[in-house]
Amino acid sequence: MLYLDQHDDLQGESTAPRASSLLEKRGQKIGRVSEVDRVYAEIFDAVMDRRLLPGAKLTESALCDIFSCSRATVRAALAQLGHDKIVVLLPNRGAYVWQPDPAETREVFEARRTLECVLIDKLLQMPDLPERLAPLREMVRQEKEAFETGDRISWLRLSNAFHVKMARLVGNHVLTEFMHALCCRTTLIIAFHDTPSSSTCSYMEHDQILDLLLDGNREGAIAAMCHHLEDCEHRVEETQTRKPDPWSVFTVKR
Amino acid sequence: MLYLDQHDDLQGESTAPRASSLLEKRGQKIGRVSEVDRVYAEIFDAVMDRRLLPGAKLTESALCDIFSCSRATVRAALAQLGHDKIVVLLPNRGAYVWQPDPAETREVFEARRTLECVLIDKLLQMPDLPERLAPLREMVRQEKEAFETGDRISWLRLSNAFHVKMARLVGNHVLTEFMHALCCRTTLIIAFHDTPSSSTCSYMEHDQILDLLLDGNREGAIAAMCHHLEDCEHRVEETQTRKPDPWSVFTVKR
DNA sequence: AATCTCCAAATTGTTAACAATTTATGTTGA
DNA sequence: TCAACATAAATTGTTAACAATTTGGAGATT
Repeated sequence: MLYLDQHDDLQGESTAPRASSLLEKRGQKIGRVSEVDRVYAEIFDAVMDRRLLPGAKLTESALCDIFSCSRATVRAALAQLGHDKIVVLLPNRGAYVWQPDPAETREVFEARRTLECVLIDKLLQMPDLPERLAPLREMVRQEKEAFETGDRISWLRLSNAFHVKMARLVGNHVLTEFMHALCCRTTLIIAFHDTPSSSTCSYMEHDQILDLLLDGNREGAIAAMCHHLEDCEHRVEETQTRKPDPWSVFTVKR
Repeated sequence: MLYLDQHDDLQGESTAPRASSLLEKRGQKIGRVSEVDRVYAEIFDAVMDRRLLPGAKLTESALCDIFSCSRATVRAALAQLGHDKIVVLLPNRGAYVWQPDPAETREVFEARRTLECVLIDKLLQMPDLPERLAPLREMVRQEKEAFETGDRISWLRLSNAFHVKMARLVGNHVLTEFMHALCCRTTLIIAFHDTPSSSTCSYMEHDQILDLLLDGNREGAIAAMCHHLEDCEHRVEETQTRKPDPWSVFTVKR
Protein backbone atom coordinates (compact mmCIF):
# COMPACT_ATOMS: atom_id res chain seq x y z
CA MET A 1 0.00 0.00 0.00
CA LEU A 2 1.22 3.45 -0.85
CA TYR A 3 2.36 5.56 2.00
CA LEU A 4 0.57 8.87 2.34
CA ASP A 5 0.70 10.99 5.45
CA GLN A 6 0.59 14.75 5.59
CA HIS A 7 1.48 15.18 1.96
CA ASP A 8 -0.49 17.82 0.13
CA ASP A 9 -0.33 16.81 -3.54
CA LEU A 10 0.51 20.28 -4.69
CA GLN A 11 0.85 21.24 -8.30
CA GLY A 12 4.29 20.70 -9.74
CA GLU A 13 5.50 18.57 -6.85
CA SER A 14 5.84 14.83 -6.86
CA THR A 15 2.74 12.96 -5.80
CA ALA A 16 4.88 10.02 -4.78
CA PRO A 17 4.21 9.69 -1.09
CA ARG A 18 7.00 7.52 0.25
CA ALA A 19 9.67 10.11 0.86
CA SER A 20 7.59 12.58 2.78
CA SER A 21 6.27 10.00 5.18
CA LEU A 22 9.68 8.56 5.87
CA LEU A 23 10.97 12.02 6.71
CA GLU A 24 8.86 11.98 9.83
CA LYS A 25 9.63 8.50 11.08
CA ARG A 26 10.19 8.30 14.83
CA GLY A 27 9.29 11.95 15.32
CA GLN A 28 12.62 13.26 14.14
CA LYS A 29 13.28 14.81 10.79
CA ILE A 30 15.92 13.11 8.73
CA GLY A 31 17.86 15.53 6.66
CA ARG A 32 18.38 13.45 3.57
CA VAL A 33 15.93 11.34 1.63
CA SER A 34 17.00 7.78 1.09
CA GLU A 35 18.37 6.91 -2.30
CA VAL A 36 15.72 4.31 -3.05
CA ASP A 37 12.94 6.79 -2.24
CA ARG A 38 14.41 9.27 -4.69
CA VAL A 39 14.49 6.68 -7.47
CA TYR A 40 11.02 5.46 -6.52
CA ALA A 41 9.64 8.98 -6.77
CA GLU A 42 11.36 9.67 -10.09
CA ILE A 43 9.97 6.55 -11.76
CA PHE A 44 6.58 7.01 -10.09
CA ASP A 45 6.28 10.55 -11.41
CA ALA A 46 7.44 9.53 -14.86
CA VAL A 47 4.67 6.95 -15.02
CA MET A 48 2.02 9.26 -13.59
CA ASP A 49 3.01 12.04 -16.00
CA ARG A 50 3.02 9.58 -18.90
CA ARG A 51 6.63 10.07 -19.77
CA LEU A 52 6.85 6.30 -19.22
CA LEU A 53 3.95 4.54 -20.89
CA PRO A 54 2.44 1.19 -19.88
CA GLY A 55 4.47 -1.69 -21.24
CA ALA A 56 7.77 0.17 -21.22
CA LYS A 57 10.70 -1.98 -20.17
CA LEU A 58 12.58 -0.72 -17.14
CA THR A 59 16.07 -2.12 -17.47
CA GLU A 60 18.01 -1.98 -14.23
CA SER A 61 21.34 -0.96 -15.69
CA ALA A 62 19.70 1.81 -17.71
CA LEU A 63 18.08 3.22 -14.58
CA CYS A 64 21.43 3.01 -12.78
CA ASP A 65 22.98 5.25 -15.42
CA ILE A 66 20.06 7.67 -15.37
CA PHE A 67 19.94 8.10 -11.60
CA SER A 68 23.64 7.51 -10.90
CA CYS A 69 23.07 4.80 -8.34
CA SER A 70 23.70 1.12 -7.81
CA ARG A 71 21.52 -1.70 -9.02
CA ALA A 72 20.50 -2.59 -5.49
CA THR A 73 18.92 0.83 -5.14
CA VAL A 74 17.08 0.46 -8.44
CA ARG A 75 15.93 -3.04 -7.55
CA ALA A 76 14.54 -1.89 -4.21
CA ALA A 77 12.66 0.95 -5.87
CA LEU A 78 11.28 -1.36 -8.55
CA ALA A 79 10.20 -3.86 -5.90
CA GLN A 80 8.17 -1.17 -4.14
CA LEU A 81 6.67 -0.01 -7.42
CA GLY A 82 5.76 -3.61 -8.13
CA HIS A 83 4.03 -3.85 -4.80
CA ASP A 84 2.00 -0.75 -5.66
CA LYS A 85 1.11 -2.24 -9.04
CA ILE A 86 2.75 0.62 -10.89
CA VAL A 87 5.13 -1.82 -12.55
CA VAL A 88 5.01 -5.58 -13.01
CA LEU A 89 8.02 -7.69 -12.10
CA LEU A 90 8.57 -10.81 -14.18
CA PRO A 91 11.09 -13.23 -12.64
CA ASN A 92 14.34 -13.28 -14.59
CA ARG A 93 12.78 -11.00 -17.19
CA GLY A 94 12.67 -7.62 -15.60
CA ALA A 95 10.28 -4.82 -14.75
CA TYR A 96 7.70 -3.24 -17.06
CA VAL A 97 5.28 -0.39 -16.54
CA TRP A 98 2.00 -2.01 -15.55
CA GLN A 99 -0.52 -2.76 -18.30
CA PRO A 100 -3.98 -3.04 -16.78
CA ASP A 101 -6.21 -5.67 -18.36
CA PRO A 102 -9.98 -5.25 -18.84
CA ALA A 103 -10.91 -7.25 -15.74
CA GLU A 104 -8.60 -5.25 -13.55
CA THR A 105 -9.82 -2.01 -15.08
CA ARG A 106 -13.38 -2.88 -14.20
CA GLU A 107 -12.44 -3.83 -10.65
CA VAL A 108 -10.43 -0.69 -9.99
CA PHE A 109 -13.28 1.49 -11.19
CA GLU A 110 -15.81 -0.47 -9.15
CA ALA A 111 -13.62 -0.16 -6.06
CA ARG A 112 -13.36 3.57 -6.65
CA ARG A 113 -17.09 4.00 -7.04
CA THR A 114 -17.60 2.00 -3.87
CA LEU A 115 -15.08 3.95 -1.84
CA GLU A 116 -16.02 7.38 -3.17
CA CYS A 117 -19.68 6.82 -2.31
CA VAL A 118 -18.80 5.69 1.20
CA LEU A 119 -16.64 8.76 1.66
CA ILE A 120 -19.45 11.03 0.49
CA ASP A 121 -21.66 9.49 3.15
CA LYS A 122 -19.04 10.10 5.79
CA LEU A 123 -18.44 13.67 4.63
CA LEU A 124 -22.13 14.50 4.86
CA GLN A 125 -22.12 13.42 8.49
CA MET A 126 -19.52 16.05 9.41
CA PRO A 127 -20.94 19.14 11.11
CA ASP A 128 -18.28 21.54 9.82
CA LEU A 129 -18.41 20.37 6.22
CA PRO A 130 -18.47 23.82 4.55
CA GLU A 131 -15.24 24.93 6.26
CA ARG A 132 -13.53 21.67 5.44
CA LEU A 133 -14.65 21.77 1.83
CA ALA A 134 -13.38 25.31 1.24
CA PRO A 135 -9.82 24.40 0.22
CA LEU A 136 -11.19 22.09 -2.45
CA ARG A 137 -12.66 25.05 -4.33
CA GLU A 138 -9.20 26.48 -4.71
CA MET A 139 -7.94 23.16 -6.03
CA VAL A 140 -10.67 23.04 -8.63
CA ARG A 141 -9.74 26.58 -9.64
CA GLN A 142 -6.13 25.49 -10.17
CA GLU A 143 -7.41 22.49 -12.07
CA LYS A 144 -9.41 24.73 -14.37
CA GLU A 145 -6.41 26.96 -14.88
CA ALA A 146 -4.18 24.01 -15.74
CA PHE A 147 -6.77 22.75 -18.21
CA GLU A 148 -7.14 26.12 -19.91
CA THR A 149 -3.40 26.67 -20.04
CA GLY A 150 -3.03 23.27 -21.64
CA ASP A 151 -0.79 22.07 -18.80
CA ARG A 152 -1.83 18.46 -19.14
CA ILE A 153 0.48 17.10 -16.45
CA SER A 154 -0.65 19.53 -13.75
CA TRP A 155 -4.25 19.00 -14.77
CA LEU A 156 -3.97 15.25 -14.38
CA ARG A 157 -2.23 15.56 -11.02
CA LEU A 158 -4.76 18.02 -9.69
CA SER A 159 -7.60 15.89 -10.95
CA ASN A 160 -6.37 13.00 -8.83
CA ALA A 161 -5.43 15.25 -5.93
CA PHE A 162 -9.03 16.41 -5.73
CA HIS A 163 -10.23 12.92 -4.94
CA VAL A 164 -7.40 12.19 -2.51
CA LYS A 165 -7.96 15.48 -0.70
CA MET A 166 -11.64 14.71 -0.37
CA ALA A 167 -10.77 11.35 1.13
CA ARG A 168 -8.37 13.02 3.54
CA LEU A 169 -11.15 15.27 4.84
CA VAL A 170 -12.82 12.23 6.33
CA GLY A 171 -9.84 11.92 8.63
CA ASN A 172 -8.95 8.27 8.15
CA HIS A 173 -5.41 7.68 6.92
CA VAL A 174 -6.14 4.07 5.96
CA LEU A 175 -9.01 5.01 3.68
CA THR A 176 -7.05 7.97 2.32
CA GLU A 177 -4.12 5.76 1.36
CA PHE A 178 -6.46 3.32 -0.30
CA MET A 179 -8.01 6.12 -2.33
CA HIS A 180 -4.57 7.35 -3.31
CA ALA A 181 -3.58 3.89 -4.51
CA LEU A 182 -6.78 3.64 -6.53
CA CYS A 183 -6.24 7.06 -8.10
CA CYS A 184 -2.72 6.07 -9.16
CA ARG A 185 -3.99 2.90 -10.76
CA THR A 186 -6.75 4.88 -12.47
CA THR A 187 -4.15 7.22 -13.93
CA LEU A 188 -2.28 4.20 -15.25
CA ILE A 189 -5.45 2.83 -16.78
CA ILE A 190 -6.20 6.10 -18.52
CA ALA A 191 -2.61 6.35 -19.74
CA PHE A 192 -2.90 2.87 -21.18
CA HIS A 193 -6.10 3.57 -23.08
CA ASP A 194 -5.71 7.20 -23.85
CA THR A 195 -6.26 8.47 -27.35
CA PRO A 196 -5.26 12.04 -28.16
CA SER A 197 -8.85 13.11 -28.66
CA SER A 198 -10.36 12.08 -25.35
CA SER A 199 -10.21 14.97 -22.94
CA THR A 200 -13.26 16.16 -21.09
CA CYS A 201 -13.06 18.93 -18.53
CA SER A 202 -13.49 17.09 -15.27
CA TYR A 203 -13.05 20.23 -13.18
CA MET A 204 -16.64 21.18 -13.92
CA GLU A 205 -17.84 17.89 -12.54
CA HIS A 206 -15.67 18.38 -9.47
CA ASP A 207 -17.25 21.77 -8.86
CA GLN A 208 -20.68 20.25 -9.28
CA ILE A 209 -19.91 17.55 -6.71
CA LEU A 210 -18.81 20.24 -4.25
CA ASP A 211 -22.07 22.13 -4.83
CA LEU A 212 -24.15 19.04 -4.19
CA LEU A 213 -22.19 18.20 -1.03
CA LEU A 214 -22.71 21.72 0.34
CA ASP A 215 -26.43 21.40 -0.38
CA GLY A 216 -26.44 18.18 1.64
CA ASN A 217 -27.84 16.44 -1.42
CA ARG A 218 -26.64 12.89 -0.80
CA GLU A 219 -28.34 11.20 -3.75
CA GLY A 220 -27.26 13.95 -6.10
CA ALA A 221 -23.65 13.90 -4.97
CA ILE A 222 -23.43 10.12 -5.26
CA ALA A 223 -25.05 10.20 -8.68
CA ALA A 224 -22.68 12.91 -9.85
CA MET A 225 -19.65 11.05 -8.53
CA CYS A 226 -20.71 7.77 -10.13
CA HIS A 227 -21.44 9.55 -13.39
CA HIS A 228 -18.04 11.22 -13.20
CA LEU A 229 -16.28 7.88 -12.81
CA GLU A 230 -18.46 5.93 -15.22
CA ASP A 231 -17.87 8.58 -17.84
CA CYS A 232 -14.18 7.97 -17.47
CA GLU A 233 -14.58 4.20 -17.44
CA HIS A 234 -16.71 4.15 -20.56
CA ARG A 235 -14.20 6.23 -22.48
CA VAL A 236 -11.65 3.60 -21.54
CA GLU A 237 -13.90 0.74 -22.56
CA GLU A 238 -14.43 2.31 -25.95
CA THR A 239 -10.76 2.33 -26.80
CA GLN A 240 -10.48 -1.15 -25.34
CA THR A 241 -12.85 -2.59 -27.91
CA ARG A 242 -11.50 -0.42 -30.68
CA LYS A 243 -7.91 -1.66 -30.59
CA PRO A 244 -7.83 -5.24 -29.44
CA ASP A 245 -4.25 -5.85 -30.55
CA PRO A 246 -1.38 -3.73 -31.85
CA TRP A 247 -1.25 -5.61 -35.17
CA SER A 248 -4.43 -3.95 -36.33
CA VAL A 249 -2.37 -1.03 -37.63
CA PHE A 250 -1.27 -3.28 -40.52
CA THR A 251 -3.60 -4.20 -43.34
CA VAL A 252 -1.83 -7.41 -44.29
CA LYS A 253 -3.03 -10.73 -42.96
CA ARG A 254 -0.97 -12.45 -40.32
CA MET B 1 -0.67 -3.48 -0.97
CA LEU B 2 -0.60 -7.19 -0.32
CA TYR B 3 -0.88 -9.44 -3.30
CA LEU B 4 -3.72 -11.91 -3.14
CA ASP B 5 -4.94 -13.85 -6.12
CA GLN B 6 -6.38 -17.33 -6.12
CA HIS B 7 -4.97 -18.21 -2.74
CA ASP B 8 -7.32 -20.06 -0.45
CA ASP B 9 -6.09 -19.32 3.08
CA LEU B 10 -6.29 -22.93 4.15
CA GLN B 11 -5.59 -24.05 7.64
CA GLY B 12 -1.95 -24.77 8.36
CA GLU B 13 -0.71 -23.08 5.23
CA SER B 14 0.88 -19.71 5.00
CA THR B 15 -1.53 -16.83 4.54
CA ALA B 16 1.21 -14.76 2.98
CA PRO B 17 -0.04 -14.10 -0.50
CA ARG B 18 2.99 -12.99 -2.45
CA ALA B 19 4.40 -16.34 -3.46
CA SER B 20 1.23 -17.85 -4.84
CA SER B 21 0.45 -14.88 -7.01
CA LEU B 22 3.95 -14.77 -8.44
CA LEU B 23 3.71 -18.42 -9.37
CA GLU B 24 1.15 -17.53 -11.99
CA LYS B 25 2.77 -14.49 -13.53
CA ARG B 26 2.52 -14.35 -17.29
CA GLY B 27 0.35 -17.44 -17.42
CA GLN B 28 3.21 -19.87 -16.98
CA LYS B 29 3.97 -21.70 -13.78
CA ILE B 30 7.41 -21.08 -12.41
CA GLY B 31 8.78 -24.09 -10.65
CA ARG B 32 10.59 -22.39 -7.81
CA VAL B 33 9.50 -19.63 -5.50
CA SER B 34 11.84 -16.69 -5.33
CA GLU B 35 14.11 -16.51 -2.33
CA VAL B 36 12.76 -13.15 -1.14
CA ASP B 37 9.19 -14.46 -1.27
CA ARG B 38 10.16 -17.39 0.91
CA VAL B 39 11.72 -15.11 3.53
CA TYR B 40 8.80 -12.71 3.27
CA ALA B 41 6.35 -15.52 3.93
CA GLU B 42 8.35 -16.91 6.86
CA ILE B 43 8.52 -13.56 8.65
CA PHE B 44 4.93 -12.74 7.72
CA ASP B 45 3.68 -16.01 9.22
CA ALA B 46 5.80 -15.60 12.32
CA VAL B 47 4.21 -12.21 12.94
CA MET B 48 0.69 -13.39 12.17
CA ASP B 49 1.12 -16.41 14.45
CA ARG B 50 2.59 -14.23 17.20
CA ARG B 51 5.89 -15.97 17.31
CA LEU B 52 7.28 -12.51 16.58
CA LEU B 53 5.59 -9.90 18.74
CA PRO B 54 5.18 -6.19 17.94
CA GLY B 55 8.32 -4.26 18.77
CA ALA B 56 10.67 -7.18 18.13
CA LYS B 57 13.90 -6.18 16.42
CA LEU B 58 14.55 -7.91 13.12
CA THR B 59 18.31 -7.86 12.67
CA GLU B 60 19.36 -8.53 9.11
CA SER B 61 22.34 -10.74 9.87
CA ALA B 62 20.28 -12.84 12.29
CA LEU B 63 17.66 -13.43 9.60
CA CYS B 64 20.41 -14.35 7.14
CA ASP B 65 21.58 -17.09 9.48
CA ILE B 66 18.05 -18.33 10.13
CA PHE B 67 17.03 -18.52 6.48
CA SER B 68 20.47 -19.25 5.02
CA CYS B 69 20.37 -16.42 2.53
CA SER B 70 22.14 -13.18 1.76
CA ARG B 71 21.38 -9.82 3.30
CA ALA B 72 20.05 -8.49 0.03
CA THR B 73 17.33 -11.11 0.12
CA VAL B 74 16.46 -10.26 3.71
CA ARG B 75 16.45 -6.54 2.96
CA ALA B 76 14.10 -6.99 0.03
CA ALA B 77 11.72 -9.05 2.14
CA LEU B 78 11.82 -6.50 4.96
CA ALA B 79 11.16 -3.69 2.51
CA GLN B 80 8.00 -5.42 1.29
CA LEU B 81 6.90 -6.10 4.86
CA GLY B 82 7.50 -2.43 5.62
CA HIS B 83 5.31 -1.47 2.70
CA ASP B 84 2.55 -3.69 4.08
CA LYS B 85 2.93 -2.09 7.52
CA ILE B 86 3.82 -5.43 9.08
CA VAL B 87 7.19 -4.06 10.12
CA VAL B 88 8.50 -0.52 10.47
CA LEU B 89 11.82 0.43 8.88
CA LEU B 90 13.87 3.05 10.70
CA PRO B 91 16.70 4.48 8.58
CA ASN B 92 20.09 3.30 9.82
CA ARG B 93 18.41 1.61 12.79
CA GLY B 94 16.77 -1.46 11.35
CA ALA B 95 13.41 -3.18 11.11
CA TYR B 96 10.97 -3.81 13.96
CA VAL B 97 7.65 -5.60 14.05
CA TRP B 98 5.02 -2.88 13.71
CA GLN B 99 3.52 -1.43 16.88
CA PRO B 100 0.14 0.11 16.08
CA ASP B 101 -0.69 3.29 17.97
CA PRO B 102 -4.20 4.18 19.23
CA ALA B 103 -5.01 6.50 16.32
CA GLU B 104 -4.02 3.89 13.77
CA THR B 105 -5.95 1.23 15.63
CA ARG B 106 -9.09 3.30 15.49
CA GLU B 107 -8.64 4.00 11.80
CA VAL B 108 -8.01 0.38 10.84
CA PHE B 109 -11.13 -0.73 12.67
CA GLU B 110 -13.18 2.06 11.13
CA ALA B 111 -11.93 1.13 7.68
CA ARG B 112 -12.84 -2.49 8.32
CA ARG B 113 -16.35 -1.63 9.49
CA THR B 114 -16.77 0.54 6.42
CA LEU B 115 -15.53 -2.07 3.99
CA GLU B 116 -17.31 -5.04 5.60
CA CYS B 117 -20.65 -3.22 5.48
CA VAL B 118 -20.18 -2.33 1.84
CA LEU B 119 -19.33 -5.94 1.05
CA ILE B 120 -22.45 -7.16 2.85
CA ASP B 121 -24.50 -4.85 0.65
CA LYS B 122 -22.82 -6.22 -2.45
CA LEU B 123 -23.26 -9.81 -1.32
CA LEU B 124 -26.99 -9.32 -0.76
CA GLN B 125 -27.34 -8.18 -4.35
CA MET B 126 -26.05 -11.50 -5.68
CA PRO B 127 -28.75 -13.83 -6.97
CA ASP B 128 -26.89 -17.06 -6.15
CA LEU B 129 -25.85 -16.06 -2.65
CA PRO B 130 -26.74 -19.34 -0.88
CA GLU B 131 -24.50 -21.42 -3.17
CA ARG B 132 -21.65 -18.97 -2.83
CA LEU B 133 -21.98 -18.83 0.93
CA ALA B 134 -21.89 -22.61 1.37
CA PRO B 135 -18.11 -23.01 1.61
CA LEU B 136 -18.04 -20.47 4.43
CA ARG B 137 -20.02 -22.81 6.67
CA GLU B 138 -17.28 -25.36 6.36
CA MET B 139 -14.70 -22.71 7.28
CA VAL B 140 -16.64 -21.77 10.40
CA ARG B 141 -16.80 -25.45 11.32
CA GLN B 142 -13.00 -25.69 11.05
CA GLU B 143 -12.75 -22.50 13.06
CA LYS B 144 -14.91 -24.02 15.79
CA GLU B 145 -12.81 -27.16 15.76
CA ALA B 146 -9.58 -25.21 16.07
CA PHE B 147 -11.02 -23.22 18.96
CA GLU B 148 -12.17 -26.31 20.81
CA THR B 149 -8.90 -28.12 20.19
CA GLY B 150 -7.09 -25.11 21.58
CA ASP B 151 -5.20 -24.63 18.30
CA ARG B 152 -4.86 -20.91 18.73
CA ILE B 153 -2.82 -20.34 15.60
CA SER B 154 -5.22 -22.11 13.25
CA TRP B 155 -8.12 -20.43 14.96
CA LEU B 156 -6.67 -16.98 14.41
CA ARG B 157 -5.85 -17.75 10.78
CA LEU B 158 -9.30 -19.13 10.06
CA SER B 159 -10.91 -16.20 11.80
CA ASN B 160 -9.23 -13.82 9.39
CA ALA B 161 -9.73 -16.16 6.44
CA PHE B 162 -13.49 -15.99 7.00
CA HIS B 163 -13.53 -12.27 6.35
CA VAL B 164 -11.18 -12.48 3.38
CA LYS B 165 -13.19 -15.29 1.84
CA MET B 166 -16.37 -13.30 2.24
CA ALA B 167 -14.74 -10.38 0.48
CA ARG B 168 -13.61 -12.69 -2.31
CA LEU B 169 -17.19 -13.80 -2.95
CA VAL B 170 -17.97 -10.32 -4.17
CA GLY B 171 -15.59 -10.96 -7.04
CA ASN B 172 -13.43 -7.87 -6.89
CA HIS B 173 -9.72 -8.56 -6.41
CA VAL B 174 -8.97 -4.97 -5.46
CA LEU B 175 -11.45 -4.95 -2.61
CA THR B 176 -10.38 -8.45 -1.57
CA GLU B 177 -6.75 -7.43 -1.30
CA PHE B 178 -7.72 -4.39 0.69
CA MET B 179 -9.69 -6.55 3.11
CA HIS B 180 -6.77 -8.92 3.40
CA ALA B 181 -4.42 -6.07 4.25
CA LEU B 182 -6.85 -4.80 6.87
CA CYS B 183 -7.22 -8.26 8.41
CA CYS B 184 -3.44 -8.59 8.70
CA ARG B 185 -3.19 -5.24 10.41
CA THR B 186 -6.03 -6.20 12.72
CA THR B 187 -4.17 -9.34 13.71
CA LEU B 188 -1.15 -7.21 14.51
CA ILE B 189 -3.26 -4.88 16.61
CA ILE B 190 -4.73 -7.75 18.56
CA ALA B 191 -1.30 -9.28 19.04
CA PHE B 192 -0.06 -5.95 20.38
CA HIS B 193 -2.86 -5.56 22.90
CA ASP B 194 -3.60 -9.13 23.72
CA THR B 195 -3.90 -10.19 27.32
CA PRO B 196 -4.00 -13.92 28.11
CA SER B 197 -7.59 -13.69 29.32
CA SER B 198 -9.26 -12.16 26.26
CA SER B 199 -10.56 -14.90 24.02
CA THR B 200 -14.15 -14.89 22.86
CA CYS B 201 -15.42 -17.47 20.42
CA SER B 202 -15.86 -15.47 17.25
CA TYR B 203 -16.95 -18.50 15.23
CA MET B 204 -20.43 -18.20 16.73
CA GLU B 205 -20.67 -14.63 15.50
CA HIS B 206 -19.46 -15.71 12.09
CA ASP B 207 -22.19 -18.33 11.92
CA GLN B 208 -24.73 -15.75 12.98
CA ILE B 209 -23.62 -13.39 10.22
CA LEU B 210 -24.04 -16.19 7.67
CA ASP B 211 -27.56 -16.87 8.98
CA LEU B 212 -28.55 -13.23 8.65
CA LEU B 213 -27.11 -13.00 5.15
CA LEU B 214 -29.06 -16.06 4.03
CA ASP B 215 -32.22 -14.52 5.48
CA GLY B 216 -31.55 -11.43 3.40
CA ASN B 217 -31.62 -9.42 6.61
CA ARG B 218 -29.43 -6.48 5.63
CA GLU B 219 -29.79 -4.42 8.80
CA GLY B 220 -29.27 -7.47 10.98
CA ALA B 221 -26.17 -8.62 9.14
CA ILE B 222 -24.63 -5.16 9.23
CA ALA B 223 -25.43 -4.79 12.91
CA ALA B 224 -23.93 -8.20 13.69
CA MET B 225 -20.80 -7.44 11.72
CA CYS B 226 -20.33 -4.05 13.36
CA HIS B 227 -20.95 -5.58 16.76
CA HIS B 228 -18.45 -8.31 15.96
CA LEU B 229 -15.77 -5.76 15.10
CA GLU B 230 -16.59 -3.28 17.83
CA ASP B 231 -16.44 -6.05 20.36
CA CYS B 232 -12.93 -6.74 19.22
CA GLU B 233 -12.00 -3.06 19.13
CA HIS B 234 -13.31 -2.39 22.62
CA ARG B 235 -11.33 -5.26 24.06
CA VAL B 236 -8.27 -3.64 22.53
CA GLU B 237 -9.17 -0.20 23.86
CA GLU B 238 -9.55 -1.60 27.33
CA THR B 239 -6.00 -2.86 27.43
CA GLN B 240 -4.90 0.37 25.81
CA THR B 241 -6.21 2.49 28.66
CA ARG B 242 -5.15 -0.06 31.23
CA LYS B 243 -1.50 0.10 30.26
CA PRO B 244 -0.83 3.47 28.65
CA ASP B 245 2.91 3.01 29.05
CA PRO B 246 5.16 0.24 30.31
CA TRP B 247 6.22 2.34 33.34
CA SER B 248 2.84 2.01 34.98
CA VAL B 249 3.88 -1.35 36.43
CA PHE B 250 6.15 0.55 38.79
CA THR B 251 4.84 2.62 41.70
CA VAL B 252 7.85 4.90 41.92
CA LYS B 253 7.82 8.29 40.24
CA ARG B 254 9.90 8.84 37.18
C1' DA C 1 27.38 10.72 41.87
C1' DA C 2 26.13 12.49 37.56
C1' DT C 3 27.41 14.02 32.99
C1' DC C 4 30.23 14.26 29.10
C1' DT C 5 33.56 12.53 25.66
C1' DC C 6 35.67 9.11 23.21
C1' DC C 7 36.31 4.54 21.39
C1' DA C 8 35.00 -0.15 19.91
C1' DA C 9 31.50 -3.32 18.54
C1' DA C 10 27.47 -4.10 16.09
C1' DT C 11 24.41 -2.96 12.50
C1' DT C 12 22.85 -0.84 8.38
C1' DG C 13 23.75 1.46 3.64
C1' DT C 14 26.17 1.02 -0.66
C1' DT C 15 28.98 -0.74 -4.25
C1' DA C 16 31.18 -4.11 -7.08
C1' DA C 17 31.78 -8.70 -8.86
C1' DC C 18 30.21 -13.28 -10.13
C1' DA C 19 26.60 -16.84 -11.43
C1' DA C 20 22.30 -18.09 -13.66
C1' DT C 21 18.77 -17.13 -16.87
C1' DT C 22 16.67 -15.15 -20.77
C1' DT C 23 16.77 -13.06 -25.33
C1' DA C 24 18.45 -12.39 -29.80
C1' DT C 25 21.12 -13.81 -33.60
C1' DG C 26 23.15 -16.97 -36.76
C1' DT C 27 23.60 -21.59 -38.49
C1' DT C 28 22.44 -26.11 -39.88
C1' DG C 29 19.56 -29.62 -41.86
C1' DA C 30 15.42 -31.44 -43.73
C1' DT D 1 11.66 -21.95 -47.06
C1' DC D 2 10.97 -23.20 -42.55
C1' DA D 3 11.95 -25.28 -38.34
C1' DA D 4 15.01 -26.63 -34.75
C1' DC D 5 19.36 -26.06 -32.65
C1' DA D 6 23.56 -23.75 -30.97
C1' DT D 7 25.94 -19.76 -29.58
C1' DA D 8 26.75 -15.03 -27.85
C1' DA D 9 25.05 -10.87 -25.84
C1' DA D 10 22.26 -8.78 -22.57
C1' DT D 11 19.90 -8.88 -18.35
C1' DT D 12 18.60 -10.44 -13.92
C1' DG D 13 19.61 -13.12 -9.40
C1' DT D 14 22.85 -13.72 -5.73
C1' DT D 15 26.80 -13.22 -2.89
C1' DA D 16 30.61 -10.96 -0.76
C1' DA D 17 33.17 -6.96 0.67
C1' DC D 18 33.61 -2.18 2.06
C1' DA D 19 31.83 2.38 3.96
C1' DA D 20 28.83 4.98 7.03
C1' DT D 21 26.01 5.18 10.98
C1' DT D 22 24.32 3.93 15.38
C1' DT D 23 24.77 1.78 19.91
C1' DG D 24 26.84 0.63 24.31
C1' DG D 25 30.27 1.20 27.67
C1' DA D 26 34.68 2.69 29.78
C1' DG D 27 36.99 6.43 31.52
C1' DA D 28 37.73 11.30 32.44
C1' DT D 29 35.77 15.61 34.22
C1' DT D 30 32.97 18.55 37.05
